Amino acid sequence: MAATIRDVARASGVHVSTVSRTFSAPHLVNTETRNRVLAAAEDLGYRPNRAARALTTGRTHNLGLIVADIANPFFPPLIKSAQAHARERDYHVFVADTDEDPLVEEELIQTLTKQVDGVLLCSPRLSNRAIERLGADVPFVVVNRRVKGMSTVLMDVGHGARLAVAHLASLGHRRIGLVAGPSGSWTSGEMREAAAATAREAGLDLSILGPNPPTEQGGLAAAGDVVKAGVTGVLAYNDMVAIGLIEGLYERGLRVPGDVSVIGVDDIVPGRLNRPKLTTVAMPTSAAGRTAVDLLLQAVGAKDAATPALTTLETSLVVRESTAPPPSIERSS
Amino acid sequence: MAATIRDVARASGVHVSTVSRTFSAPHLVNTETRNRVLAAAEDLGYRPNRAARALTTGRTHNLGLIVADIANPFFPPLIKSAQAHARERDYHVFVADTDEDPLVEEELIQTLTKQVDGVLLCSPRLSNRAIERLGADVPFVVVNRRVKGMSTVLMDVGHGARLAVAHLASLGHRRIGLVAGPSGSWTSGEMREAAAATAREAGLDLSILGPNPPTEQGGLAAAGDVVKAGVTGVLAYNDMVAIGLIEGLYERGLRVPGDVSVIGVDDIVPGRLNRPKLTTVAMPTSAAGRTAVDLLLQAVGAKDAATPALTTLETSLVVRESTAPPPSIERSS
DNA sequence: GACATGGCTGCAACCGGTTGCATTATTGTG
DNA sequence: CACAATAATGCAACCGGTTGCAGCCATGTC
Repeated sequence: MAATIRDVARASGVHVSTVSRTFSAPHLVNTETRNRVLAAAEDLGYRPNRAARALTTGRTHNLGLIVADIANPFFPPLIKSAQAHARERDYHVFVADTDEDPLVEEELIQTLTKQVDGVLLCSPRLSNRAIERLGADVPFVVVNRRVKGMSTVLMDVGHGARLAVAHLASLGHRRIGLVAGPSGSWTSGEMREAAAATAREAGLDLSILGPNPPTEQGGLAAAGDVVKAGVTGVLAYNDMVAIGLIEGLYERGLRVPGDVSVIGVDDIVPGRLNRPKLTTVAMPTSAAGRTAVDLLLQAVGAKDAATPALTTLETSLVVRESTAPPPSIERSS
Repeated sequence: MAATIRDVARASGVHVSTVSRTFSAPHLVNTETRNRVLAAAEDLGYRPNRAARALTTGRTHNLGLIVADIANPFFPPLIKSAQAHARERDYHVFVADTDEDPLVEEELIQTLTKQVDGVLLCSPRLSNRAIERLGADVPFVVVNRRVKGMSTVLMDVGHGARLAVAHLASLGHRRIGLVAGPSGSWTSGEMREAAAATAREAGLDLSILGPNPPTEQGGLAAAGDVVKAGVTGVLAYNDMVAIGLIEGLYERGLRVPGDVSVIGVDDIVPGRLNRPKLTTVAMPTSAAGRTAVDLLLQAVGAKDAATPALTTLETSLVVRESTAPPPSIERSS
């Protein structure tokens, strides 16, 4: 079917090894010979078979990228930047979706491992133990999770949370709430800690509400807690929760930002149609993709196990329409 | 490093071919021997190397899925269903993003071709000629485009357009507009034809507005045309255009659906926060993913070039809040 | 003129599996 | 009991490349 290296060798009257070298070590072959080989290859439409090459070299020039859910708008920018960045370095990225299922995740890792030089694990659902075990064969880089002995890319959501709380404080809010995420989430823990510290410094009253599922439903269900807590400013675990929360507040007759200000995290809400447009903590997802690829290729290139690197990326606050001064600003004390 | 078939053979005291058969043709090996081999394999953590297997069998058990833009919310459901469906059939899917660039698309196809048994091409940007040429080595299935000699999955957007126009007519609209997409788009042509036919049958006045880029910007820019045409009901090329259009109408002081009704296509707008929630033509993207995988595996299984199949999937109208009766219903004639 | 040097190419083993064929042991049949 | 059929396993070639080693030739050097 497709032309092989032997077809090219026959057509150009040289040994297969010469053809091989023409592509993988051109400087070792005479210019004239090389041109003859290249002409024959061109003629036959020959393209080296990367899989076969990988058998002997141990380098597939492929990377694996595993995400929990492609449909989550948080991931596509990361995927795109990782892919583009890898392409520039002559690597290809295979994306796989685990559908939030740890078993699928494990199976995908095992399958991918044999066909790639390294794996990028984004927001894994697997236990750290399992990840460490699976990472024995091939370099891993983990995004949004700390795993012992592995290179990691984190986004400093704590910093974003501090900015968000400070923003609420500067608008005059004194009683604020944090609609927390799932209890096991690293991100949620960071947010909680950062929000607590900032609230203390600014002399604010902070209520932790949750844990909640990281979905619109979760936000909708948390609306009651927010009302009960009597807060005027809220930081939600992520944008989906924020959206659900706003909807829930509407149902209870409260307006955003008139009665309650709401801040989300991720900056994933597209479109101009949203009312109000969401104030949110933007995550550097594109940068995370690039950085993760850099770290991974670095580990791939190293002969022995490289020392794991930790990169933390900054976040920022994007102020839009869902935050405003509280209904009546009372001068405290 | 990782255990190979020879390690397992040594550990269990049999020949490599017996180990190979234990995994690829278990009925050919004695139960007792098989158990011994499996135990040794388990012990060593052996997993067959799919790439090596592919070298002799010619079957990688991988499929390639190429999309123009993962970040376009239209694609993820398709990707997810294709992936899940393939998994059930012991195939894995590698997703690649061309970033809307035909050159990247071509390069990706060439790279993937050697590592997969078949390629799923979604909304390709390459010319039909190029696709036909590249499809010589490995089976292709094309989604959202007709390519001679290749299996195809289409979504019947014409049907959806008819439903949309009929819906506007039943609400009492007499002057309606179609905000068309890019001039080269197959989908846009289908919509135009269907809308024209339905309008004629229902005695409506139809204005074709465009072509426009398939983006929010495109919709925003088209708002002027809509006002000028004096229509009260509009079918937009897709949801992004519809969103931009609504925004543009707002800027001109018109309300949706009070003054103008707007219908989108794709049903990709998430979240409950949109005001108004968009009436839209829902596309069977999940079904398309499944169908495409079925078609592809069928072609992969066939020894000789299978006769290309064409599958057309139905669309449906989802009525939400962006459509209503026109400002003043005049009984015609 | 003998010999070392370097450039280029061929040879053959190897990567990790699969598979047609040969070999041996076992069982069934008349 | 002889012979055929069947089951289980080993042997070795092969898939499409890569690579260490050896051989050849043309130079350069003394």
